[in-house]
Amino acid sequence: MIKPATIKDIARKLNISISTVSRAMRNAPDVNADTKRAVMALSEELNYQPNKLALSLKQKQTHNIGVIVPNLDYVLSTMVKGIDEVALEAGYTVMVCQSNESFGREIVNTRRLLDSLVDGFIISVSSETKVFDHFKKIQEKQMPMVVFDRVTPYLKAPGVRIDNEDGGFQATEHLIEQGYKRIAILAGPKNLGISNQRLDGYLKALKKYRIKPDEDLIINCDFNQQYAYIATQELLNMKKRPDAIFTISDRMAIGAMLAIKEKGLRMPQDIGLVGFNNEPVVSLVTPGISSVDQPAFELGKVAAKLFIETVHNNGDMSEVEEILKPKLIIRESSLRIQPKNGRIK
Amino acid sequence: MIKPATIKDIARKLNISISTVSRAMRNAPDVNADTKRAVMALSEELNYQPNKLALSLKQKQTHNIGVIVPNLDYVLSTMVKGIDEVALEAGYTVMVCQSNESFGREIVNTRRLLDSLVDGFIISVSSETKVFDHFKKIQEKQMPMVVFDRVTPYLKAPGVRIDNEDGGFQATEHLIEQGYKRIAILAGPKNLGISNQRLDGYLKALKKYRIKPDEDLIINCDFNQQYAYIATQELLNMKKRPDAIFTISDRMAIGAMLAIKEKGLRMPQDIGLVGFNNEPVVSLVTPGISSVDQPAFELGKVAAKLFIETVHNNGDMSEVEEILKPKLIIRESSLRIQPKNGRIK
DNA sequence: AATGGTTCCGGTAACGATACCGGCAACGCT
DNA sequence: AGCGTTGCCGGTATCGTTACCGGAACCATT
Repeated sequence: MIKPATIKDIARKLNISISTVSRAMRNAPDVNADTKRAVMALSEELNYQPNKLALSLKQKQTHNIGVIVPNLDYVLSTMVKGIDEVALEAGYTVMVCQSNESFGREIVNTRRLLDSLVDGFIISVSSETKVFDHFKKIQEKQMPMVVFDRVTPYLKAPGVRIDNEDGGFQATEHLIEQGYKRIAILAGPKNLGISNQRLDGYLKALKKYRIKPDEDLIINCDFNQQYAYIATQELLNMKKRPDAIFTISDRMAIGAMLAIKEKGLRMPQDIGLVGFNNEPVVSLVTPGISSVDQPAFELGKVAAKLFIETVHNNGDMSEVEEILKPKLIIRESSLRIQPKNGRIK
Repeated sequence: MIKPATIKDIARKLNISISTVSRAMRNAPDVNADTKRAVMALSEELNYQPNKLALSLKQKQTHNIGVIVPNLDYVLSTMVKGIDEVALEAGYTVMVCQSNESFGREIVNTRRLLDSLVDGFIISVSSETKVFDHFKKIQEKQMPMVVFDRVTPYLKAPGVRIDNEDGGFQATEHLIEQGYKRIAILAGPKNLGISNQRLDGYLKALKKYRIKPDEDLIINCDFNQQYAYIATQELLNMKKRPDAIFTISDRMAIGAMLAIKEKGLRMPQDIGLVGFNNEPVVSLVTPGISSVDQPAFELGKVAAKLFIETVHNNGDMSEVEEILKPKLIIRESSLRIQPKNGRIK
């Protein structure tokens, strides 16, 4: 590795002191214009780049943000794109680490970044995580920390998420309006806020229409296609099988769809299906799957903005929680009453 | 931000010198066992974490790898996972930057990381990139650099990619064997190696079966669904329309599929379709789309291994190019001759 | 001629860590 | 007694940068 030019080299060549070069570089007022020009010219020639490490060490900030995500699926990578957008603008570089939904990995990643590599964190917790000590360490160091998407009450930090309850409500109400009577829900892991909130929305909708919730129709299963597939098979083998399923992610909706097709049932006639996330795939399968769309890119941007506010304000922002609105997108999988005179929006 | 404990604090409290603490910390041989224990105990108590910045500054390496990717779609994020796996094992932390297929963004990201944030790069170039000066800067600094997936001859660096030509060949030969006569190809942007290589494979297969390539059936279009959709519409409106399409990515295959369905054509009877990447989505649509699978995770791992070799060997590895084999996965979209007595594997 | 205000610049400490050199005991050996 | 060896430790320079203090040179004012 070739040695890059430093401020010292410039000083030596111009026969001036290091401090003067440093000042000239930062365009400080108390430097002679000629000197400034000479410094600039030479630094250009030597292709001088200030050493970020030395800078960070000196002023105790790195201008890096650590972003910890459980994976990089469609939704999260869109959110990360949003974070990136705003962060770059504000002069931050983001370091993305995926924990692969693994608790251990999450800890390792956090610890690594914590070692003076970043100024703070933007976090979406892994589905496996039930203990938050590694994140609390961040707070002990009084580093800025923002949570997004998967927000948890166990972490007192500013956050941004979508209105999951509303999303769950929209999905469920829509199914009810379509005349479905026995609506099952594939909720995610119990320890995840987004699971419970979407479940709450489901329950709220049932309540509004005076439908008594049936315990057997509420399934907590892992956040993936395979589990959803199996869970759906079990649902469909029940004596009184459900006539609609709401899954709290599209991955799970796909799993459910496969089980439904295998069973020879038709959507939406025999059974209705609504997913969550509105990933591109749901519009490509047949029938298209209704899904609750969330403003992922926007959410990422808000997360980064919150982070930057936290840095600047430095006041306690832990009470701040921004909530964005999701919106149900209706497709064939759940539409059995053709809309007339605008009853279905 | 609370001030973390440093080596100095420990030295002061124990009334010994900084150097001794430093040695004790690194478990050097010439430190008294008692002293060592005392240091360890106190560092535990103070929750001492060595400052990575200071370390990096001193020994001129960061143990970070900059990973530059055009996006984080299914394939690339799988590859990144592979990189992560190996890098973590070897004590490196990866910094992922997505360029969003934008040339300018790629430059900004590279420059940022270049400022002493990383020890080297693992790169997949953006589809927009036609000039490689920003990457050459990396080489001028004699930093390790590995290219992966999207390898380009303009960059003399060790790399790993799949055998794109073979992939293109497999796809095309399969279509020919299925009796398709006019096979079109949606190739990607002309400046991208993977486009041309897959195109070469296509041409090679045609040649093997003595089919004269038709210029009108070779379309260079951008790497996305929308362009592929439009290009396919045009193809299908030709007087002598093709009876099969090979797209060099699944995104494009989806675009093509939409155009085909809209036109009312049936797959595989009226028209055959083969994509590339074997993303999960292709098995979910109806009909399932045949696609060339690539070992993405493995490829990421190899990229990281190459990087680490480059660091250690320090010899010129620019001639090294690992090539992994892709494998066509056949689905309904291209299968109109039912396999019998094993003719189709 | 002494004073004061600018303008410009240099020296030095500091950030947190390591590497190198050298020094002081204690010990064993001739 | 004198010597070298060994075990253990401290001092200091260094990485590249900035912050702070102080000082020289110059001009203008009283």
